Amino acid sequence: MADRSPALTTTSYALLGLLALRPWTTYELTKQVQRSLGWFWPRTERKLYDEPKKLVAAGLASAIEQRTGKRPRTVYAITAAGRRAMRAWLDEPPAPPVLEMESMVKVFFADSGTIDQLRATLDEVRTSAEQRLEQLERMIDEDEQPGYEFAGRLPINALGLRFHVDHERHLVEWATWAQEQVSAWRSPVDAAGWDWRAALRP
Amino acid sequence: MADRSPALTTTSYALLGLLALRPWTTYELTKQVQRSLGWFWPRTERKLYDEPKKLVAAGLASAIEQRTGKRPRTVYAITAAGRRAMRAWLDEPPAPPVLEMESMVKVFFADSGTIDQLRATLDEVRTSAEQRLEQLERMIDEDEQPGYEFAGRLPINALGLRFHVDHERHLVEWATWAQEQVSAWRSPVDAAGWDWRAALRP
DNA sequence: TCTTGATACTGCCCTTTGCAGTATCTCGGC
DNA sequence: GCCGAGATACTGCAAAGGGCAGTATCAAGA
Repeated sequence: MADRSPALTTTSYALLGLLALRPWTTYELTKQVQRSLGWFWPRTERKLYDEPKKLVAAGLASAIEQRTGKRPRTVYAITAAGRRAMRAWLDEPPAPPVLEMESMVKVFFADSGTIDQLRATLDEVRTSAEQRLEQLERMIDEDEQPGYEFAGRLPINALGLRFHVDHERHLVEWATWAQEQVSAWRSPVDAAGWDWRAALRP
Repeated sequence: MADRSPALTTTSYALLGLLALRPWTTYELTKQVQRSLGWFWPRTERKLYDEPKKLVAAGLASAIEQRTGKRPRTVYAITAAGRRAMRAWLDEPPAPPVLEMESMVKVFFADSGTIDQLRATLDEVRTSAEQRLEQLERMIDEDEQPGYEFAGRLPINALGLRFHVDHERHLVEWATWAQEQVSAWRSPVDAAGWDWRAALRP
């Protein structure tokens, strides 16, 4: 019978992991995903309304239909089978990390444009990373408030947060460094004697 | 008439950028993408056979059908309109970087499993990043060989390579650090008094 | 009472992935 | 000269995922 269920994806397990913390409505899930999971497993809101149905079909979650006045809502909760599935999934080898960075495509093909276009792209990398750093700082502040809902998970959270903070810092530092390097370039292909070897063997 | 062409995506421009360097067959494009572009704009081989057709339909590339004996092949080249489109695209604001990291999902939900599962996940993060670092080192060695095809692009390449090397190093360093932190934990939710605040405000 | 924003979804089209399948060509070993 | 392995050169199909628009209802404050 499990054969008839749609195949579970990483997204399924990501949501199952959230359900392991407590029951959620789909709307709450979308907000929570944006706050936490979205940093390393970004998915559109749209998808998050379909996924829990697959979990229910596979017997890993239960759905309870409620209503606020006339407006319906569905509350999902994990089942015992769901907890077992989650534990088993943690043993499977993870897929390698994937980085998708359109700004780097623009850096890589900077020789199709001007040096000013390259500088503008690097600027954007730096400022957008700075903005995300501020968001992360605010999240850390929230975690430190007394009464934080998942206090037991703070150590685990800290491991991930530390990674993401350093990741965004790396973007800022790289863009700043790259700006300095290209400051003397005459064009994207004329680095005016700049020692690219030194950049790669620091 | 351009209205009838399928909309161009970042993937379209990424391939157009490669065509701006020189003409390629689709097969060559797939190899080249794995080597360079794949680090920051990963796409499956399958897609790379469809995409150039859209470029031709939009008038940004030309296709020349050749054959090696009975086996056909298509060589794509950029057009003048293609170079203009590429230059214009460089001015458009880039999408924010996207990181997809299944291993971090497993770290984040480590409290659904055992401390040993968490340690195994962190090990995998470190060793897989080390392997990618070796790949990058080999690429740098190749770039340094005399007669490298795109010698004029070496400075630009170096900017991107530097980013990716540091990115993989960051993964190694983070995983190593995280291993040290969890070494004394009794379970994923019992950090045995570990100071998570210190990890976030270093 | 009215507006604004939060809650709670669904439909649709397109992009992208992953995998299987189908050929042909080249080169080296025997 | 024959054979097999690996490189070259694609296509078809189903399912995952993204982006956007559209449809309601509810809660709180002016």
